[in-house]
Formats: sequence, C-alpha cells, structure tokens
Amino acid sequence: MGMETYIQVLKNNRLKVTPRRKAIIGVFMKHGVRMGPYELYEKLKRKLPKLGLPTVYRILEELKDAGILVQSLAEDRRLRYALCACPDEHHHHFTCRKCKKVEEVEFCNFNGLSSFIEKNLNAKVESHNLQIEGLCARCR
Amino acid sequence: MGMETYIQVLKNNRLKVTPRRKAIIGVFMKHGVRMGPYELYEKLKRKLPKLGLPTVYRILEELKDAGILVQSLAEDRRLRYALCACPDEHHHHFTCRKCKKVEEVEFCNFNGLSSFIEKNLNAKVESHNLQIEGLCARCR
DNA sequence: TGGATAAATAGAAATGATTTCTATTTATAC
DNA sequence: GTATAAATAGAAATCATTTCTATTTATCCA
Ligand SMILES: [Mn+2]
Ligand SMILES: [Mn+2]
Ligand SMILES: [Zn+2]
Ligand SMILES: [Zn+2]
Repeated sequence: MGMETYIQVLKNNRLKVTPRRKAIIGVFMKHGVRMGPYELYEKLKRKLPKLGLPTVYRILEELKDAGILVQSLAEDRRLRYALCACPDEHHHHFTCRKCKKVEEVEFCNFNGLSSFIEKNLNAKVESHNLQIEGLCARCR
Repeated sequence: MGMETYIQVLKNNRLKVTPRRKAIIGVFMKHGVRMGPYELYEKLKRKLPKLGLPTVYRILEELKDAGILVQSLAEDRRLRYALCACPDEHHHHFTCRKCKKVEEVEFCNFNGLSSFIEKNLNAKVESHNLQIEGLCARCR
C-alpha cells in the first residue's frame, strides 16, 4: 500500500493529515518491521526535532484504531506496532526474532479450534490471539 | 493435582516450602481462575497480614519458572497467572471472559501453521503463542 | 486567499505496575 | 539446637505509559 492510500484512510477516519502522522506511517513503510513508540521517536527526532514522545504514543493508538497498524506486546511486555495490509480479513502475523520483520499469515484453523473447544469444554470461543515468531527467509 | 504434588515440584526446583508459596498455590487450586499479583495479595492478606506485594510478584515468577503456573498478559496489559496441569505437553489455554476460569486446550494445529509459513514465507517458525477467550460452559 | 474552529501537539507532570534494595526472618540440613 | 543460605517485608526506585494545559496547525468556508 502506498502513502496515498494511508492518507485516504486517515481522512476516512476524520484524522487530519499532519506531518507527524505521515512521518510515522513512512517509517513503517520504509522498514516493514515491528516497532515500539520510543524506537519511532528516536528514528524521527532528526527530521522532527520538536516531536514529543506522548505524540508518538497517541498517533500509534490512532493508527491502530484506524486499522493501519496492529498492536502487540513483545516478550519485554512493551508496546509494539506493525503495518497491517488487510485488517478486515481475519489473519495473523509472523515476526522475525532477529530483524523484527512482520509478514502476513493467511492461515488460521479457527474452525477446528472452535469446534474442538465447543465439543470438549462446552464453551463458546469469542476471540483468539496468535503470535508467531521465528526466523524470516533472510535471517534463517 | 494436589498440594503434595506441587510441594514436590518446589523441592525438585530447590525452592523452600514456605507458607507464602503454599498459600499462593492454594488460592489457585481453590479458584481455578486466572489471577494477577494484586488480586492474590488481596485474597491472602487476611490470612497473612504481613505479606508483601513484592513477595507475591517474586513467588509468581518462581512458580512460573518451576512450571506450576503459566504467565500471560490480559487485555489491560497486566500480568496474569494460572495453574497449568501439564507444562511439558504443548497445549494452550482457554479463559472465560466472565469468570476468568482457565481450561486446558489440547488442540493445536502447529504442523499446519508451520508448514504453511515454511511454504509461503520460506521462514522458520520457532514459537507461537495462542490465547483463546470466550465464555465457559457455566457462563455462556 | 485569509480567518474561524476544532483537532493536534509539545512539554511538563502524574500515574501505577513492576522491580530493586537492604535489613530481618525462616526453612532446611547437619 | 545451630549454621546457612534462601526467603521475606517494607521502603524506595524504575520506567513505560498516560494525563494535562497552553500553544500551534490542518481544514473548512466566506
Ligand atoms: Mn495483517
Ligand atoms: Mn496448561
Ligand atoms: Zn529476519
Ligand atoms: Zn466462565
């Protein structure tokens, strides 16, 4: 997806198209990697010396709500975000342990899981969250 | 599993069998529910008025390392722990959104997932974490 | 094109879960 | 019982995240 598409998503969500928001999206587009608020802040403060860390936190949250980013918690329990190409289709993400690249995984055995639990526990599955880690093609 | 079994696990891990450790295990055995450090602290301070919150944090971590508890992060991003009956077998856990009961789920399509990713991304899957939520048989 | 307006932002400060530190207590081995 | 290392309480520190307020800015419209 190009920047123009993301700008349109911002507009659709009544978010102003600001230099800060474009810059943050730009960093994600450039690196294709999972990043935390402070990492983005560090990467951007050369270009935007007056950028504030709370602004980064807020923008990341807004971009998540707009469906541009997905949020996750890394093993250090801190916030991470990554671009998500198709937030409307149910899918998961694979993250490389070494380079942090995030790739879409269009595979999910939700039905099998759901019917197993339905049958064995007589419970109703309402959501599931799957985080997959490993080594990407380059890093393996 | 009974308390005696857990006491043996403590001994196997060179952890002393203290009233605090037994009390924390006891709360989990009694409730079968996912709990956070502060919740345990509150439940225990009648019986153990001198209990300190840092002690609860430390014991929970130790019990996790010993394989008695599993750690997770709830949606509020805070620590939660639950008993795990068979830490050696790969499996997942189902948590009831309403009553927080945790049940074992001996279902996992790891092979399918792994070979999908291997084929499509040419990546190597090293770990996955699946959290399943819904309503248990009683609460649904 | 410029002014009005609400949204966005910076910077300082607060928050609060979690961790660290140190003196004291306690479980365990002998 | 005593010695020992492990465990604990309580105070304090840490630090990621959030809140607050004054200022700036993107957007809309005359
Ligand atoms: Mn995605
Ligand atoms: Mn288990
Ligand atoms: Zn990689
Ligand atoms: Zn329930």
